[in-house]
Amino acid sequence: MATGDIGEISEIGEIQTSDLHDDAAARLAARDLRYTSARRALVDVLAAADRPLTLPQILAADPTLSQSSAYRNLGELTLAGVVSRILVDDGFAYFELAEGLRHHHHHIVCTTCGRIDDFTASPALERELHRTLTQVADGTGFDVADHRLDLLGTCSDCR
Amino acid sequence: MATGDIGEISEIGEIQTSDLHDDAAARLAARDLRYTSARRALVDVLAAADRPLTLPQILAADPTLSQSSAYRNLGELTLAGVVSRILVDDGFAYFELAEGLRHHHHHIVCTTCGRIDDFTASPALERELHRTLTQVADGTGFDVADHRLDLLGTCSDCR
DNA sequence: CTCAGTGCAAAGGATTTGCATGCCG
DNA sequence: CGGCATGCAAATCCTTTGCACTGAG
Repeated sequence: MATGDIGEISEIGEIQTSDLHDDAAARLAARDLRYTSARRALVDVLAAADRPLTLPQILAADPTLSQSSAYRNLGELTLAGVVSRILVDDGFAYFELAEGLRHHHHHIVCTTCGRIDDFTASPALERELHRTLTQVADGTGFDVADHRLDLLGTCSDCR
Repeated sequence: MATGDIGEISEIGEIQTSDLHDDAAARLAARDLRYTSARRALVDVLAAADRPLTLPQILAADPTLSQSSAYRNLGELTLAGVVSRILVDDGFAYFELAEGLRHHHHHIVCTTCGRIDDFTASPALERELHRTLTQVADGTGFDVADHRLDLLGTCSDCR
């Protein structure tokens, strides 16, 4: 890693916008993909949002984007580890910046309107979670790479 | 609850097949829905499986079922709280018996082939999980009804 | 009889893909 | 120049829906 001290940044837990783009570019470059303006625009939209977005929401936030390219680029960004795709039961895929480009968090999903908010779990829970992860990984033959913890309920608007 | 001692059974953590069907029928009846042979067949297929199934898998397990009715019935069964729908990133919805008709468990998902296995979390984790649930519910204005904890990784076949 | 349930076929809709063009390296 | 990237339009494919028929109560 000759380009700089990226490792230190993750310890701070907050990522500057410039570093965000540097990091995104690096993850793409690792797969021989370019960090084009369209892809940068996607990252900007997701970085500005405080919650995961559907493709229509992304297009609304930046109308210069085209649907098929946005889908295609979100796919590339997902493979490159810049973006994560989240599914809820409303027919849409939701997109957010991937782990490492954003602080670690979980989701609270409104099962009525599909709205997704972020929340942070207590250190105690994360600790217990991690213990379980490794435990289960040992027992199942699965190579556990990640976990997701969602709370399902009804948001204040839908109550 | 005049029909019997269902409450005691859940403490054992194992549900007898007859009680499963009784319970399913009761949950449907509460919504003025019949427990028809097609719906019973769906429950049988899901009860026999040790993992969530896609609709094609369900139809393969019982070829007498028709696709549209199966989808429609799984929808009714989901609304009635007999079945749960799970989404992973492979384009298919997965179905399993709902909480209460099955022991409490979580999922470990293979992000390569979509395969889903069940696993049980430690009491310590569940306790911590529950503490977080109520905590977050207080802080967000969400009415938290449920949680889902998935581990994501690669199964032994795809490694 | 009545009305929920069934199954075929057709529609729906988010996402993907073919293909010709544009543009960065 | 060469190949990735773009965007339009058409195709895909899981899922839902319209509709006429069947069967349980």
